Amino acid sequence: MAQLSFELDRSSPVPLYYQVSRQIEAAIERGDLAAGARLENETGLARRYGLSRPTMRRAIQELVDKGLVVRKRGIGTQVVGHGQVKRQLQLTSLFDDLARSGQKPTTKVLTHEIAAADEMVAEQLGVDVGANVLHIERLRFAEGEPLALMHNWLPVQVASTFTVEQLESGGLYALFRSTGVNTRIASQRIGARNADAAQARLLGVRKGAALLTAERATYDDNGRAVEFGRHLYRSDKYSFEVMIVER
Amino acid sequence: MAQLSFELDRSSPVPLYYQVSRQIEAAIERGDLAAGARLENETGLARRYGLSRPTMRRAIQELVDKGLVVRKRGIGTQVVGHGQVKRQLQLTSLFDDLARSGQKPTTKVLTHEIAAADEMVAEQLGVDVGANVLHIERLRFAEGEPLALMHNWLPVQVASTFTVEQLESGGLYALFRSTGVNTRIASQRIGARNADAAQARLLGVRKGAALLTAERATYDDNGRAVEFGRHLYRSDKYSFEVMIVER
DNA sequence: CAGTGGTCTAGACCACCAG
DNA sequence: TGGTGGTCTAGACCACTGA
Repeated sequence: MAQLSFELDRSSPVPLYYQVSRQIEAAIERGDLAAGARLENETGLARRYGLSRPTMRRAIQELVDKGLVVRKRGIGTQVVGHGQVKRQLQLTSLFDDLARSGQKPTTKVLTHEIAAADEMVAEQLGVDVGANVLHIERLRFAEGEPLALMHNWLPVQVASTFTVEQLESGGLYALFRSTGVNTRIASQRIGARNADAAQARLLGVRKGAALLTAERATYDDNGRAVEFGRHLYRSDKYSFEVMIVER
Repeated sequence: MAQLSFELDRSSPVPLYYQVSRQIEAAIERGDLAAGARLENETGLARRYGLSRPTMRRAIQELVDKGLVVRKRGIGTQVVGHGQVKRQLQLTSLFDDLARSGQKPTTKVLTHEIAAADEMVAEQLGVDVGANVLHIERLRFAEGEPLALMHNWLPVQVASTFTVEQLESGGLYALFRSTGVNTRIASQRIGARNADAAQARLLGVRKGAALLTAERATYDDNGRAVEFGRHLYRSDKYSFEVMIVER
């Protein structure tokens, strides 16, 4: 346990449980806490950090939710033995993901129009059939190579000010943030299909190539749907990672 | 708020926060709490249920984690307006999923052998290269139609007693449970590929058809890897659903 | 300003597990 | 039997929101 730092900044706005959680997480990633290692018990850790047990518990719960440790009553807390560390899927756009991994994303807007919501879009966005929605179609490149063909429909109240220039200079989620829309929840269905001729041409693959598909609805902190999308990804350049932690 | 039942069984082993959470969830699913509706504040709900605020908070947090409600400081808690209710991905086998939706799954074991772990399997399972692992290959049917072709590698300590008969009569996760292995965490990578001739023949699709692929590692409550799998799914019959809730 | 959720404390009792 | 995590209580103070 000597590897943990036990340094807390009580004047910081960063919650104590989060500070502790990050310190233990760092120890695991450094290998100071090896796979299978047992953590000290909750009361002991709380005492060392000068925290109450509920706060310490919450710190450890963060690690449980991330799949880094497992807890068992009567036993203790152990570090999970991941072969390769995998990051949890997060609520960021493909653009942000690519930029963070240094892949220089660019975007070309193919369609940008106000359209009437059909039945599916209306249900997904929670608007009336025929209501005005912004329909956009974008082609996303990474390092100059086409990667994804993305269709989105957005309520005009949310997206009326979105311009082609804004959509080509960054990701949709960043645009949401800059206009005061706080995305909170996304629900996706992931599947596969063969590329038709038009899709193949745009994505630079042969006709019939296997594409990864995603249908996604996103909701903001008011619980309103702010975006519905149907996307196609080149399967040779993209895949989804999902971590499931039993409740 | 009159729609909630406020009935708790304090003698039940079911946690109070869980009882409350389920009652509110039921009210949302019945439509008694409509999309966009505001819940009563935490202290008020706690008083009505005769609970402390931390317990009430935990009940609501369950709903937040499920993507059913959103909370905002200074505002309150609101019901999310989902177009169609989507279930969180759970740690169950494909077999269980099919059985629960009444699709009469069956399994044919194509391969069942002890093999030496190659580098990839060894890393994923946390065993030495060349160590003995059980390698199985299964074809899964739903309603008599082929649906998935599944390759799995399992440490012999975990799976040495697994028979072909057991593997054909149920899912892998149920087999784990019955042998005292408690699965807790699964990490998956989901992609797509074109079916080759052999895969196409087994799955009953044409060569080149788009297949959904999944690579999955599963860990038990000791944090040990108990299974690594590479699976192929017919994309016309299967897709993954993922819900992401911002932390 | 009053009201909301976010964080934190200092206890308590319990179920479960290993020795 | 002693130690572990799981649950629950009754407070407290704070940051943020809207009117």
